[in-house]
This record gives sequence, structure tokens and C-alpha cells, in this order.
Amino acid sequence: MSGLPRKITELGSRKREQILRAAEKEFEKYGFNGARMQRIADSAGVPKANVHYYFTNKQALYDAVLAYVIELWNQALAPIDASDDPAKVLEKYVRMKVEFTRIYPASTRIFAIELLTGGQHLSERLMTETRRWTRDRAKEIQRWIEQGKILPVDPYHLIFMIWSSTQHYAESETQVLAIYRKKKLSRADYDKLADSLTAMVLRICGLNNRD
Amino acid sequence: MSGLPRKITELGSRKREQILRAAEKEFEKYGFNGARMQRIADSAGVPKANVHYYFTNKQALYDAVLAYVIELWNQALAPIDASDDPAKVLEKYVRMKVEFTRIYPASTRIFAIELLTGGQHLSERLMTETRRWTRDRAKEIQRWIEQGKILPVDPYHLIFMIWSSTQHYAESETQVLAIYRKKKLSRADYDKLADSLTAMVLRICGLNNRD
DNA sequence: GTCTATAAGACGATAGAC
DNA sequence: GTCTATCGTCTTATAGAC
Repeated sequence: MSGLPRKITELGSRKREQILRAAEKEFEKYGFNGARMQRIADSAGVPKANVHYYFTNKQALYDAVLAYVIELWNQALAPIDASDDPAKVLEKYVRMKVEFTRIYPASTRIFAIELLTGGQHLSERLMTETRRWTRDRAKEIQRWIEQGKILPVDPYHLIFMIWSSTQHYAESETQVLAIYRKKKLSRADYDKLADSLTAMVLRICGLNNRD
Repeated sequence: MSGLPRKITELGSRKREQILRAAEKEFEKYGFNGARMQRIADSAGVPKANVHYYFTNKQALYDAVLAYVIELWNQALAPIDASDDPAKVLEKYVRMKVEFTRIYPASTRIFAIELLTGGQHLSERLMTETRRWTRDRAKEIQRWIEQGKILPVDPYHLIFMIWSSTQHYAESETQVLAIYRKKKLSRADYDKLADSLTAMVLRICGLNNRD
């Protein structure tokens, strides 16, 4: 009725990318409501009206940022293969999750804020995908238990424990830095965390051959 | 210079309590920037100007809510005694943390949002207290290791793992509910979680006598 | 495509009667 | 102490020149 929605080239524009990167930082730091279009524009080095040229409104910009975050998240969920060796599968997943958190702290935090505030911007589709992924992984873990390959453990609680503990450095960075008396977490800090969490998960499953 | 700050009775006023409770829900749901004074007033059943009578401004209201949250948090940190039995100490702490999360999900989430956004409203004093508490607990765990009472484990990573995994039901409730296909987490869900996490922590420490 | 200037509305906070 | 009406500011979003 009131005209077609403005069509934006989905990829390619350099300015669009700049704005998206600036927006990600802004939403990470202030959340949706605290984010300011003016600051995003300044940070991206463009006039504010230019932001509105590439993204219809604030919500559309947030959706675009979130779409990128979710794409990363889906990639992080994917690479678990049904290898026969539980120890290798679990170690690989824990280390990949820690690495993901180290490389994409902003995405990790934006997703965490989204979940904390009820996930109003998350699609039904993403939730369904996550449920299926988790259910399939839980079945696999259950099979390992029945085959006597690992000790009995609630598969869902094990998965939740891995998710929450691997994300903790990003989600509670403020507190962790205060406790460590540091200004920044180093690569070495993350490596040590990955080692610790891997050892913990293996012990939980009774796979701690090195102890 | 410009007059004394308005003095408010610290306790007792019934309306003040109503406003505080309404504010807690609002800040939990929308964060500081997303919270609306009008919604808080409506939710508390008072005119907006009345909110400003009891609390100078939005920040003061948030501070009051946060003070309550932090008081609870400090209580949650306290009750670890230096008992000689690591298994009992760890089990008690894990169960207490899960229980805290179940009873005070709003407080848990407000604190999580605060940490996620850099903890700009947290006092230096609270951070120092948390650091001391964590350091003392870590030393105790280290002593257990040296005495051969538990398996070697990075004490800080163990504490972080307990914190993050016990808080996960509150902080990622949206996701957990989607995975479980539930509308609400029950008392039984939390009890099962507490059992699982207790077993996991004991296995990590090599204290899994029941396995 | 880019930018300046401004419209339109939302929101925190207060003045002042009761 | 309570409440209505309103002020002043901040912010998103757009109109329209280039």
C-alpha cells in the first residue's frame, strides 16, 4: 500500500560493514535501549542520516548485528562429529567453545544479553535448531553411557555446564578481571582455562586417563 | 551549596517497598536504559511523581535495587566454613548456589546484566570483597590438593565453573525452556540440577565415592 | 549516495495545588 | 505525603538540497 520497503544490497558495501562493526560494539556495551544511533554513526565515521540510509531503523540494525552473531553461534554448534571416541569429541568441543569465546567476546555477550532479557529478538527457528542440536547431542551422550564408554551423567546438564563455564570469561569478564587483578585477559589465560575445563569434563565422564 | 539532599526514611514505608519490588522486575526485564519510570509507577500502583518523591531519580532507584541484590549476593558468598571435609563443603556450596538462583532469579539476572555491561554501578568495595573471598577459598582448595584430599585442579577455574553452571538456569532461562519445551522451570528441575552439578564437582575433585 | 537541518515524539524530572 | 499538569531535553527518524 504505502510503497515497497527500501531494498538494500545485502552484501558488499564497505560503509555498511563499517556501520555493522560499530553497531556491534555499541550494542555490546549498552544493550539495545542504551545504544545511540549518533554514537554508532560517529564510531563508523559517517553522518547519522547515512546509517538510516543503510538500515531502515534501529531495530533493523540490531537484527542485522544479531543475524551475524547467530550465524557464528550456529557454526559453533555444528562441528561435533559422531566420532567413536568420547574423549576426543568432548575435548574438541570444549576447546572450540573457549576459542570461540576468546575470538568473539562481543558476539558472546550480545547473545547472553539477548537470552537474559527473554530473547525477544531471537527467531523461533533458531530456538528450534538449538533444541534439535541439543537433543541429538544428548542422545549421543546417552548412548556412550549405555555402552559403558563414560560414567552416567545427565546429558543436558553436562552440555549446559560446558556452555556456561566456557562462556564465563566473556560474560563475567568484569568480575574475573577484578579477581585476577588484571586489565585484560591474555591468550595464555584462555589456554589455561581450556586445559582446566577439558580436564574437568573428562573427569566428570570418567575419561581422565592422565590423572 | 544548593541545599541538603532530600532525606528519605531508609526503611518502613510500605509504598517505598512496593516501588522497589516493581523496579526490580522492571530492571530485570529491560536493564537500566530500557527501564521506564512510568511502567514502574504503574506496576507499583502509584503516580509517577510519587516514585520521584521516594527516590531522587532513576539512578538512585537502581542503586537501591542493586544494594538489595548485592546484600543477597554477599550472603550467598558467606556460608562456606573451613570444615575438614572437602566433599561436604563443596556439596553444601553447590546446593546453596542452585537454591539461591531458584529463589532469587531476578537478583541473579540483574547482577549478571550488571557484569555483562561492565559493572559500572558496582562499588570498588564489593569487587575487593569478592576478590578476597575468592582468594581465600582458592587457598583452601589448594591446601586440600597439597594434602592429597582432592585431585589437582585449578582452584579459580573450579570456583568459576561452579558459579557459571549454578547460575545458568536463571541467566539462560529462555534457552533452557526452549530446549526442555517447558513454560516454567519447576522445583524438581532445580533439584535435579543440584544433584547433577554436585556429582560433577565431586568427580572433578576425585570425591565420587558413590560411583 | 551523501549530508544538513529539523520534525515528531518519548521520557525523566519538577512545579505547585491539595 | 499525594497527585496533575507540564517543562525541557534527548533521541530517532525523515525531508529535501546537493
